[in-house]
Amino acid sequence: MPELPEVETTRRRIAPLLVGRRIEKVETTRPSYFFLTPPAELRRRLEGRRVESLDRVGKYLVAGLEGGSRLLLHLGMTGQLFSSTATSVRLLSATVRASLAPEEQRGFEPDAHTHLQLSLDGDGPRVFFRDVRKFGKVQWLAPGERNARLDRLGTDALVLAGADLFAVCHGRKAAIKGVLLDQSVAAGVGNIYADEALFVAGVRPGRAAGRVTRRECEAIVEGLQRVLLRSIETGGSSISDYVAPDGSDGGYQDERKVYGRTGEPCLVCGDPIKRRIVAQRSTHFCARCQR
DNA sequence: ACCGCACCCTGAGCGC
DNA sequence: TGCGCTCAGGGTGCGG
Repeated sequence: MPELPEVETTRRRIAPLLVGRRIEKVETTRPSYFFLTPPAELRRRLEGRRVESLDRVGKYLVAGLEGGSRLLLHLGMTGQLFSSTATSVRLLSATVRASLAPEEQRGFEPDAHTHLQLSLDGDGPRVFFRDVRKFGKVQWLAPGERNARLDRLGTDALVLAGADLFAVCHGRKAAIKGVLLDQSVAAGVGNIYADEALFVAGVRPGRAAGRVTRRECEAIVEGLQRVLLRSIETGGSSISDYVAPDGSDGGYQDERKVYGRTGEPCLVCGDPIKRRIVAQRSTHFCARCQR
């Protein structure tokens, strides 16, 4: 699931293919929940425009276009933004994978889940946006147009201060994990890194936010930023669907301490990692190391 | 103001 | 073999 490190890795590696290029052709799938801007309008708005910049805002990618308009992209749960030259088994369904010999699994062909195909000027590859579950989003914004989704976002998780988290937690009965997942508090945090940060800080995910001390909030933010930065260094986590724009896997899944390690020994104390639902999300923690 | 929950979507995995 | 069920969860919006 793409969170801040996966989105940042995607941004860094797809930017060279997009920035400075003119979008010559846009191909889409049929109108759906995925398209906040209808496909026909999207094609009309994008074709002929040059991409001037690509920024990350929380888990959103924002492409600045010639003339001041913007293209908003969100990878949702299963979104994949990649080069047309990328190959990865993660870009194929299990059925398709099984029907192909390994040597045939090269050269991605756009399928029914490839909702956006951008052809650019120059001789570079095309850029594909594929999303099986369509929780991802694409939206075109007119010059100067405000966007509620972006406006709602809080401080980027990489620059959040412990004191700010502590202030937000005051008096709240909801689980601390839920507060971390709230994009209006710390933009970019998702399920994996919330669990990892709380483990590093030694705080139980289900504890009421109002009962987390200032010192613990500082430890959570410090741990969160260490984990996020390390994940960016290793190219993000490839657990189910995430692939980098060149088709390569990330490396952080090998450094996880708790997420998805249910029943395996805690790397600090050896007790089995527990799994509970907290804040409506699957949550992993060590009951001995986290209080 | 805050909180829990339903919903959007599809594929994998599992039990029968 | 195949059907039906459950689960995965980012984000939005609603009701209490």
